[in-house]
Amino acid sequence: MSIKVYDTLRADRFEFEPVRPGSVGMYVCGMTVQDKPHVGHMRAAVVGDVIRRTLAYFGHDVVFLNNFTDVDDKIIARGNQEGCDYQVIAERNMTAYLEAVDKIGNLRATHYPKATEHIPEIHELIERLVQKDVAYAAGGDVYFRVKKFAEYGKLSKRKVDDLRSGARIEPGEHKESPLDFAVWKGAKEGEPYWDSPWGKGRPGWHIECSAMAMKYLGETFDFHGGGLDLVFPHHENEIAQSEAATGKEFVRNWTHNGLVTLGGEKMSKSTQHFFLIEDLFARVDPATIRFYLLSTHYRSPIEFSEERLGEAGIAFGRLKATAQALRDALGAPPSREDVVEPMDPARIVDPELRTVLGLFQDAMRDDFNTAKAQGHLFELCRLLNRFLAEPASGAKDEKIEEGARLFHHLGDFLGLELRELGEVSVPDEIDALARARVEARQAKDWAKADQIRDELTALGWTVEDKGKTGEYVLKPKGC
RNA sequence: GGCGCCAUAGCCAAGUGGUAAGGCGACGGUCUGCAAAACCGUUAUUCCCCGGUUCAAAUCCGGGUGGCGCCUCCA
Repeated sequence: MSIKVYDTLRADRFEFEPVRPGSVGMYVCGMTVQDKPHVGHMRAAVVGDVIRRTLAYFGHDVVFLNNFTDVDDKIIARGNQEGCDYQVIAERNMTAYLEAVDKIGNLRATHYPKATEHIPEIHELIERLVQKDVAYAAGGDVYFRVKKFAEYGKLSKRKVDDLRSGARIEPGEHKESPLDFAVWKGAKEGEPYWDSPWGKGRPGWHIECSAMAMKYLGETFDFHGGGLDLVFPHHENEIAQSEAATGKEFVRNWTHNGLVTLGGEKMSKSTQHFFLIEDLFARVDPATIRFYLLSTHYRSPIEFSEERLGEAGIAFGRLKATAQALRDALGAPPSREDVVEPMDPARIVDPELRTVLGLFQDAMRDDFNTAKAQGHLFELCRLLNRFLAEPASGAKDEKIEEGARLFHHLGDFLGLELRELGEVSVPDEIDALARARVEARQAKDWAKADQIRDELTALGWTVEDKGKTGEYVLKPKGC
């Protein structure tokens, strides 16, 4: 089953071919843990997760890395500010990230490598660069010599001459050229450090990703992802370091996700313009956030606002309502599968269901088009609701069972939680009102029944009657 | 200033040469005591503007206009 993937470097889509048959290596830049994760970090994580799931679904064995840059200037500064070790800051934020990633429904990565745990690999890589004379020690630092890498700028489509005009050497740096970047930073007084052949210091920002990716995935691997804002300089520099050291292509496919915006402007921690994920989780169901993040193609920007989130909640509620209706008809579904076994459309009996599965798979194989795939999920939703409303028959039962399997299969594919629906606990006084309304209805006291319904509405509850049976369903507002 | 991306109905959003998915909203219908939910139907003769290529363009090319991103740390 072919998968088409857009590659930032080649600026086009290509049919995916693994670098090494049998195993696919994937690396997604996680965060520099100076702060708690925000929605932008979640989007990159969710996009990476869905790409990984899609590759696995279509038969690839994926090794998925999501790194932490757990030492850098800002983490150290934050530690000083709070009067604690930088590691305390890093540890706290890594924990927050992993908790968030779990809540939003991502599968755990194969590894979450940390820069501080790969100092020997980093040294080794720097050593190779120094030996090839593409890196040089200066004033306790080690810098990458950009002019030695002829292809510098190929990822971000920039010319070295254009870059040079804006670049500057900051005070305290010892670069030969403004474009050179640090692969090792000498420690100043009071800063954490590791010993190295070039003196005490810590890794530069970009080197850890090159060293860790190569350690676990080899010198050339399949996918490297992250936010679009990492293209320059981070990923450009990774290419330069890695390819200068190995003489080989570093990454086959660069998959960059579009940025999350707030009021049309990029969400960013440097401008204090962001939603902290923990604040968002406190008021919006994480599954709804995942659903929303997947409703736009991963390479497009996505706007976060109360209005958008509210709409996503309603739309996702439609899916959940169908899940609930299926549960009512068939009982609780089996628990979700992390490793989703592909379903063969040819083995689906009902032609309409078969079409949905085929189209959904096509959408996912076409550069991970989750927005389109979700559209097909809604079509399935409509089909199922229609089946559910048909008069009882053996044929109906078979269609519903087959459709329910498909529904959960597709939900699992996207990582949407539709199997375990949160139980809505109805307060006793609310249920008492609802029961009183049933009595009024049975007595055909419509005025009283409507008055009670108004009261419930005022209390934030919607009551839905189920035909003439006297049964009802209570739903809290916004659900 | 340089480089890149984007512009589709009231809103969100798919669409990469063959005659506009899906969601929200609105309106009409079925169901209901009335609603809600669900289902059925309607809601873009047209895809920012102007040219061009083509039998055929939202999709390709050129030129505008508007927005965003990167060029410094950023998912």
